[in-house]
Amino acid sequence: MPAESQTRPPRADAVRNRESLLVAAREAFAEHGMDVSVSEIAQRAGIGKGTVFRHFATKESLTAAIVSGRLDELAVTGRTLLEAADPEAALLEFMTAGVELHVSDRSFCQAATTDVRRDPVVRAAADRLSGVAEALTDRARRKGVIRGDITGQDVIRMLTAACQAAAPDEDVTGAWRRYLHLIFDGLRAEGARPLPPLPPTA
Amino acid sequence: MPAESQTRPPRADAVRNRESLLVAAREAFAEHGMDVSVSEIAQRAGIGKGTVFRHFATKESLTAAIVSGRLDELAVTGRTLLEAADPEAALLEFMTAGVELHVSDRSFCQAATTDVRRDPVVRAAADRLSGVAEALTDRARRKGVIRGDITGQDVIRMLTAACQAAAPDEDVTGAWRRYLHLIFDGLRAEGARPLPPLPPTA
DNA sequence: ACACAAGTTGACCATGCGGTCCGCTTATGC
DNA sequence: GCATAAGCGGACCGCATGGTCAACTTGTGT
Repeated sequence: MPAESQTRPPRADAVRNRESLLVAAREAFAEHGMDVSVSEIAQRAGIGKGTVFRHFATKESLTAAIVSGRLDELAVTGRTLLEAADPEAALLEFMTAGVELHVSDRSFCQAATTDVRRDPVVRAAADRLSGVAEALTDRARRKGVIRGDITGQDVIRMLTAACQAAAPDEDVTGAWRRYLHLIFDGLRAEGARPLPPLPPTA
Repeated sequence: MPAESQTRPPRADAVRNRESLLVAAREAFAEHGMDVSVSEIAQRAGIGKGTVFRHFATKESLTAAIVSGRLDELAVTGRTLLEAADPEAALLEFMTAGVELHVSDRSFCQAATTDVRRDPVVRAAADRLSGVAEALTDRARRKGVIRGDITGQDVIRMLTAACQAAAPDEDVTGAWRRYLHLIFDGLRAEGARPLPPLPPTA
């Protein structure tokens, strides 16, 4: 059998542990931000600290895995939204989902300020997401409802902007909807004013 | 002399040291974010670590002092902008100054995500700033150039939003101007759509 | 049933942090 | 000048963290 896999498949309990670890990490990060200790995550997952480092050589790579996972989640919902009938509504819904993600996950807000984004894994996920955003924007733009000088990158940026405005503090009241709408209005074609062009390097 | 100050005035060198400390802290925070060590700041200021803690009992209070200082800077420029002829331009310029502040200071971006904002000193400065923003917004709104349902709080929020969008990474190219304009367009009266109301608690 | 490798674990280590303390220096008032 | 207390500094402490390791457990193929 020439096409045989060289390495044995991972043990069953290892797979289980990995899963609990990922779940625990996702929860812990969401609740307390990216600076929860590895020990705490391990405890939460019901496994030893050593096991964590067996699955992820470093804490950085763990966080990278979680963050990139979140990005991919959003990319997936974005991709399904590409099938939606109304491009404008779809774009708004996409952005809404993005902000919701940020609001429900403290670590995700911090991620924007941190070096995690340098990580190749995260970079890749971000690029995938960018592609989806670009497609969604394209559709809306083609329909003329969105100003012509807006890129997918812009949409992503404005999305993170909206959730920043959403007051990451005790405000669970959903004030972010207000700001998202405000920003979304700025994206609309009607009443648009010319935008300063992006500097050459970008 | 009944109105005499109870405590002796601080020593001259103490004043000097305090000043270097503040300058060093401001620079260090701006460059490396809020997690620079106290020792590093002390070294940078050319004083001992103990001296830092003499002036500020805790690191938290140091950061609070710096952050509130920055907020006050912005409040000052805002106040002078109140005298400007064109309310719209004034508002835009105010927001521009705010974003510029964020972009030039890594710690300031992080501050939005952290607990520093709970600190009473910071709270007070933020309130002062809020007042100025409210006044500036009022003027612009009264002239009808800004949509009617916008508050000063909104302006502040959108300001921090803009600088979040400004890609706090290596991007020194000033792409944030683009996003600020985009957001500012969303604040304009023309083409505005009704905003979802703020939840009751806010 | 067995042997063995894959996997687990928690004690352990090095490091870096915020914060303390006490002996020393120095500005200040007379 | 001198006495005095305000100010200074850096060795030091306790603590938490990311990461390692060697002894032990357990799933798996035969």
